[in-house]
Amino acid sequence: MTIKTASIPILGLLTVRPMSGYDLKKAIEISLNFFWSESFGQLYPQLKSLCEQGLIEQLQQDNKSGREKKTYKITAQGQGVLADWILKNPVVRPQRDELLLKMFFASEGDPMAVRDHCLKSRTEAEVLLTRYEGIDAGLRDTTEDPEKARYWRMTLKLGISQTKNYIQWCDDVVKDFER
Amino acid sequence: MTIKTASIPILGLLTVRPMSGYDLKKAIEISLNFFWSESFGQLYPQLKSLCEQGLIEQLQQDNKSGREKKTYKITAQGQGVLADWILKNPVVRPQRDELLLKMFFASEGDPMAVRDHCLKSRTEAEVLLTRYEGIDAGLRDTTEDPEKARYWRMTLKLGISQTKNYIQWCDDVVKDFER
DNA sequence: GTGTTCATGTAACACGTTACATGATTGT
DNA sequence: ACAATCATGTAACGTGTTACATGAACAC
Repeated sequence: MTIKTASIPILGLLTVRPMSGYDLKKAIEISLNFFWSESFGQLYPQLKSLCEQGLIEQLQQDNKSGREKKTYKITAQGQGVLADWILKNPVVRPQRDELLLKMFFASEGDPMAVRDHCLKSRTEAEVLLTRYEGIDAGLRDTTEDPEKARYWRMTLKLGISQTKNYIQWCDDVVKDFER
Repeated sequence: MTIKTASIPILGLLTVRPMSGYDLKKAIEISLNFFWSESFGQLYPQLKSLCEQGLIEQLQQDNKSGREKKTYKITAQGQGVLADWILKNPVVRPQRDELLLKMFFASEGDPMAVRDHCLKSRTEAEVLLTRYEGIDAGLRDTTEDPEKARYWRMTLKLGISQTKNYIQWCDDVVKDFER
């Protein structure tokens, strides 16, 4: 039984602190947003399966409140599996970008509509950029776990520069349309 | 029956010239490589389905050779569907990048292995960059279909700048590791 | 004569999302 | 009171890849 890539974010984030499925979803959305995503439909069955494999385990729940909440922590075995996975060559996954596809075939439809798609996407990119820069600023001053912060900032650096480059491209596209 | 996104590259590329399934696969690999990909397992059933819907049709085959080869062309109806699809808001698909995931969790394993993954990926990016620039140069001097070439070059422009940015980031990462 | 490219197609599998079902807690 | 958020989980669906099956033509 080989480890599924979808469970890596779970193992990885549980090295930061014990978390519930719901927490993990949030953490993935906030921290891995630039290059990863996962849905509840995958997360919860994964947690179950990782428990069965002994890679994570459920904490004694602090059920002072009747609210059901399962908190998991990573096991030593889980840490080993994560370290092994990092060694393996990364699988390159096909990228699929509908906006670019619309751009590529713009002449077969209404090019001005494609320009508008671009503008909308540019706005979303601006929001992301602001968020990434905020996270990066927060990480710059972190004293706890500077080793983790180091690598987090490396991925953020790519996110920031790619997003800036993308915004610049959108501007160029819009300018080009003004001819 | 709504149109599947997977069939858009087929419709789009058939506006350039009639092609077979095999030709289309090649064309997708060469021209849409930066932002799209499709496997035979999806391509052939799609061709069948598009024929049934009347969006493409099979040409009279020139069976001088006994070699079986089916060439398709886009219909007026197909062109309409393509134009309609371009108008719709693009669906943003989640990106998944294993290298970035390894980078993010590098401190939980062997960071030097991640550096090596980066270097390898950098080499592949260099190859792509050279290819993109070659295609762009070829398109610059194209006299036929300048309207198509215009949009093709726009997508290429993003591909080139994103790839350059990525290579720069790889270099920064490697430099950072030398500390 | 051997390997590569051309060429089409199917079936099984893996992956991932969406929608649904359920209900407590918190903020306004 | 009402909405939003917290919280877990399943089932159905859709999408996409891999492996397999088959064979001709061409280059060396």
